[in-house]
Amino acid sequence: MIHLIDSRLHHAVLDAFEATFGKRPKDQQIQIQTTRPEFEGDRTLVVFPLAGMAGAPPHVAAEQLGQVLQERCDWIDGFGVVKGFLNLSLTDACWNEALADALRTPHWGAATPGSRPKVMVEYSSPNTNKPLHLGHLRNIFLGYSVSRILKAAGHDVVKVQIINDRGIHICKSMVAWKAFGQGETPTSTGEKGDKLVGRYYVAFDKALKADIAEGMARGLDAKEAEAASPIMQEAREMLQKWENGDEDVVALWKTMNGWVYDGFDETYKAMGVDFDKLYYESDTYLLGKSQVEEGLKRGVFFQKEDGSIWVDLTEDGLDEKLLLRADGTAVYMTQDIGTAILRFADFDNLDRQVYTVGNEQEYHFKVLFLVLKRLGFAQAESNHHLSYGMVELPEGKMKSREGTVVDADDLMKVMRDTARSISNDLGKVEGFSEAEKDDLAQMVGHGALKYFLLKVAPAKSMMFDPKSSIDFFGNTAPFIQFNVVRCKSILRTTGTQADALSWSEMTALDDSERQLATGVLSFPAVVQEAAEQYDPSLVANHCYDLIKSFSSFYQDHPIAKETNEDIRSMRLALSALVSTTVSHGMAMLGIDMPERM
RNA sequence: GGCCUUGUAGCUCAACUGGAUAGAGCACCUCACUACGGAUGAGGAGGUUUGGGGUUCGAAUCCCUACAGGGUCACCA
Repeated sequence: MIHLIDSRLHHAVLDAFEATFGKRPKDQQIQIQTTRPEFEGDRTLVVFPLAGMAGAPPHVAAEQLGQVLQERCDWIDGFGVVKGFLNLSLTDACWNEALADALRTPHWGAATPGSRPKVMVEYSSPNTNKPLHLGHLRNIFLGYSVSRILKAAGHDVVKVQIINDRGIHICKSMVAWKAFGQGETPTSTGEKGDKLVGRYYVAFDKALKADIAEGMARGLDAKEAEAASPIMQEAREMLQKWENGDEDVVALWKTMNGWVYDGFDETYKAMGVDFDKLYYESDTYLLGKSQVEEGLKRGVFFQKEDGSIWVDLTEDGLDEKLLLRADGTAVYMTQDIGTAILRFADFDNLDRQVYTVGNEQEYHFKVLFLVLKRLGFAQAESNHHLSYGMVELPEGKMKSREGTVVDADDLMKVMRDTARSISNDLGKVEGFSEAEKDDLAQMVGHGALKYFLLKVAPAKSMMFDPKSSIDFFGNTAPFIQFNVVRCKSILRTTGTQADALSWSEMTALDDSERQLATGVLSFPAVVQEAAEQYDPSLVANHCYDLIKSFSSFYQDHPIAKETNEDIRSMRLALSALVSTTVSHGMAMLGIDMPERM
């Protein structure tokens, strides 16, 4: 779908068909696509779906339609028929008009803000017992990017995160810190808070393993040995104290979580992402409990003899699912019910919530949405689980206990350092201040990383080979950035004001110029599609295709040096459009474009 | 075992949701070259789209089936 032209063409085809064959096709039957380069023409109408209604073989109907369209539309100056494909050539005036319109449009690619309903996007959902890793990076970049795409598509967007700050796993690092920490703090060690706490989580695991080994040596099986482990018992006791509001435990919990939040903030800042509002499970699980009990009273849920509360989803093809334990304590689902309801209460007119969570939780979200619906939240129908595949390493899944995690901070640093040394080697940063070099290394290095993670369709699991995955050449952010910089450089040196450019309507566009125009003009439709599919990879790949065309165009088309004034203006306009289109697209991926590199 | 999901060039990914001769990048081999910024461009080679059936004007895409990976079916989160 290219802006202005295709909608115009769509209607022209409907009218021409009706005039020729006496019937009006449905919108669905009109398929317009870009003409393949090996054929003459710009836009192609696929006539096969219309042949039946026309009562003629596809190539005959195509021929007739072509004739009529050419007669009726002064902006179509030729056509060709290949089998059931009608290839239409558009006039230069038609292209120039569409380009001029795009040039006048502010925020090219974005729909009117607020023209679509308000949506909430959740991403990140970290635990407060360990640092962020590569999997979180995919999650966070994906959620952040989707929120920007939704915004560009005209939605109001609220970005939130849920923080998993309670439960036995949190107590583990607290117990270990008390046992082995000797009062260490991030200030005393100079360590990032999340890293410090994570270290004690690992220490707990190590101590637990030792206890289990010792227990098994006494003849217990693995489960019994874990139950008998002294350090495990401590953790359980601490959880009980926490739930009972024990002052010391709560104080320690606040302190250690505070360290982690400081660490996370640093990482989020480096990533270039932010949130509008934070939710904590410690704040929402009680609401979840009361909602479940309420649901039980209303007969939506049922209770077993032991007192546990369940929902029966067999009608929906699922199983019975536990919502509250017999002892009245909350499970994962309880919390999520509470969180969801709280959010609907916090933001009235919220059309839906989008949860960016790994695909291993698909079943969980199916259940959650059904439960919400039964509780009477109609919005839950349009809720969406933005599910994404695992990031796999060559040696398999990441496992924190086996030390095969790729740490988020470390990876970002490697990316910055690599970008920096490449810039240095190429002699690109002479005359840059240290601060400018840092900025550039961050834009390029982090850009490469974000692009790498976002160019793959979310549903797919992806391979990350630390040794060779991340590249700075080819289909990468640095390649895109480089070409945008080149583009900007031309506009800068010519002093071009894009909105002041004018050239003749009759200026002829050659094949590569039309290709650029097509890429620019189809961008708004790509953004809409990406929003509907929650898929940033569509935007990423579109930006790459467009900039690649530009790079090729640049090679053998003079722009600033062109002597024909009309052609020069048209090429400058195209360059400006490519530059802003790609910059907008990349911004939707959270990737910045430098001025020089 | 039930359900979900994936399988495309040596590797990492596309393919406008059923359209024309399945496209890119990396790696490999040619060629262009003091370029309006070479972090470049042009070309070559590389495919029975996991196998087998089916649906139709037309299938990587839809259906059936077999095979292979991943996930899930927790009073973990």
